[in-house]
Amino acid sequence: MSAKPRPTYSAIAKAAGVSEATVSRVLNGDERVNPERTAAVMKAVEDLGYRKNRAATALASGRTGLIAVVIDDDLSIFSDPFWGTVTSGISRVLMENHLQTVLMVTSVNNVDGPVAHYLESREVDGAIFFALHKDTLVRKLAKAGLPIVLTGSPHTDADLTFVDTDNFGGGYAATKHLMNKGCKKVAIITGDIETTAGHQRLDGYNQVYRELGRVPAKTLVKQGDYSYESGHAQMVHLLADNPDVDGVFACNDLMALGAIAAIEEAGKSVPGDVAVIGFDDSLPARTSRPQLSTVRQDISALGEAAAQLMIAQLNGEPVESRIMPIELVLRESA
Amino acid sequence: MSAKPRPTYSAIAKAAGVSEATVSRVLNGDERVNPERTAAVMKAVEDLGYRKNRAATALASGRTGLIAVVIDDDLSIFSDPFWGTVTSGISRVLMENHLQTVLMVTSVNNVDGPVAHYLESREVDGAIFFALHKDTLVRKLAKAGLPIVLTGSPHTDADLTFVDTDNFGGGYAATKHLMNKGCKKVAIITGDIETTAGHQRLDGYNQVYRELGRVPAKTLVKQGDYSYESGHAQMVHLLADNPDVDGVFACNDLMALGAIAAIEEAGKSVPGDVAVIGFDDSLPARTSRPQLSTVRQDISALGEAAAQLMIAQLNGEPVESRIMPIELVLRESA
DNA sequence: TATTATTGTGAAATCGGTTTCACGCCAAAG
DNA sequence: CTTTGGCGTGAAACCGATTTCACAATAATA
Repeated sequence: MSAKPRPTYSAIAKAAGVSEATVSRVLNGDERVNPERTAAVMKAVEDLGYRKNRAATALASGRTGLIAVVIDDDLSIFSDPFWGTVTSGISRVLMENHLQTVLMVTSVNNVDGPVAHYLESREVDGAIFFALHKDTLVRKLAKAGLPIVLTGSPHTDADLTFVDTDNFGGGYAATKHLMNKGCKKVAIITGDIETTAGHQRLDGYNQVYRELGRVPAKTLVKQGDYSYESGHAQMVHLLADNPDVDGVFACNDLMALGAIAAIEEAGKSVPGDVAVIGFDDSLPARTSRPQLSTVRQDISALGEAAAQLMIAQLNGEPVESRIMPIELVLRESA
Repeated sequence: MSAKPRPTYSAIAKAAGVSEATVSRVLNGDERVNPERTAAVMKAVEDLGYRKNRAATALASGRTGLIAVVIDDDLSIFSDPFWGTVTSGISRVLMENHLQTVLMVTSVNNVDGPVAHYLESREVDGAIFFALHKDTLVRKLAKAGLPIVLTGSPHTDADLTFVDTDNFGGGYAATKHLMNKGCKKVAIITGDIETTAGHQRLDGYNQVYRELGRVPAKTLVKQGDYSYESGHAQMVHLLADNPDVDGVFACNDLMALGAIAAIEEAGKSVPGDVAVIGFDDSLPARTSRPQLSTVRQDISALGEAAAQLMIAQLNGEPVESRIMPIELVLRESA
């Protein structure tokens, strides 16, 4: 009935007739161990059902096998499946590489908070941050040598490694489609302009106008905050300023839905009178009526890419930030 | 420029003029240390900016300070913000108690997979599982002495600790409301009946009929799978079997939206001809038109409760499973 | 053949805390 | 006045791996 203690290096060494040092070498893939001994160790490991003790490994090697995923609790984790999907992609890839994901949901801005301390004390081997407003802490940590990957472009030009959706391309594609479809007056309801993602989508929109040698009227650019309500409100303003607006690119699906509600309340039809395109291809985009045309990003892939960049950094390989492609999904609204 | 090494017990002991053993006692709240020495140690800790090394602590004490949150990748993590919210609640509470959340997204059914091994090797102090179909692994781990909390009721009567939404109460409240509103023929579109949550909601529905001395016709009970599409499809069947159905309780919002679409396609109105109630109070419930009446659960609180139960277990306190209350949110659809 | 590299291996130190154990001290009990 | 008991304390063992270092044995060089 006595729970037999888990085997340790000592047991393996004894069983295989080698020293603990050799066991360590074998288990860490040191090439220059005699093949026979290697085999003996492997067999002993197999027979005894040996597994390394993470804590001991961590203490001796300094590597914890943990990667932090830090999510700003400002983010609408609560209503947005986006982050869950990214995280899930990250976790899958890390796991395949024998790393675990430590989730931290907190206020990231605090350069001196518990998260900062936790990360500084090297209780993790690296950290993946989700889009943030201020990257002071991140830059501090990076300077201290902690491997870091951002999801979402950093504000500053600091050479931080990041993965991001092609926001510019998405804004461009959506706007271009509306133009191609014959819209004369295409408006935009932006998200939080403070974020680079928000800015880049706007840039994409502007670029289409630029290529046509036109400049969008100031009243065609309205600033929302990614909420349904703001989409609705800005659309009301839009219709007031421009009764003849016939296309709207909303910087996320939620605002697009809000906008559609406002348009229909104004007695107009979508896409008959006004065509609307959103961004994200979130669930409501598919279930709403009319079904929403939108810009899809492969969110899982975003997370996977982030994890891969982290792993590359840990291996000391050169890393290059990645921009993930988008895809225009056309449904009923445009 | 040399990065000064982090202080260790040795440094603290020297600075405070005590032994390392005493430092340990102070830092672990051992009462019977002379107050003066305690103060001296505290001061040294403060002065030197000391922080414990997690790996060393884990190795020596056997406690890792990590709690696993295991999510079955069958779950619709990808489209459902539910789990993200629960997780975020868990993480917050754990963090306040100096524990970290290790996220594992995998196939939980595998009793011999990497997750199983990971948990068995005690690389975490406890594990919180999200609703699962088979609890074989969980029971095995529990028997092995790993502190465990489930979110969602377990299938078997095994005395596993869990937190769950009041699914029965939710089903009851929704159905009751429809009846009170004057509906004569109230149908239900169930979720996955295999899950206890799905079953309990159905039980709540049946209970209302029972109390009225009635029994719902078999054709009023349709089985969906929580998807929009299944809600739509089952509603079509429902209308075919029962043209006079005037109330529908769909076991989640998504199916409710699918049902509403089907009803309107059939030329009927919501809630005029058929009243509809969903479950979850998810985002689309608020943004759809007509806005969906639904059963709200405090999802964050669910996660927080799970974390609290885990902490209680770790402290050796007696724990009791918890059923979290629901709230009926009435909007336009019923 | 003598000498220097090279290679594989094990003993032992190390990582940074926790915990056991024995000792010295002082108050209560005999 | 001695004995027993309890309490605070430090020395040292311990947790389970990794890594340095020294030392053979072998191969390469002169």
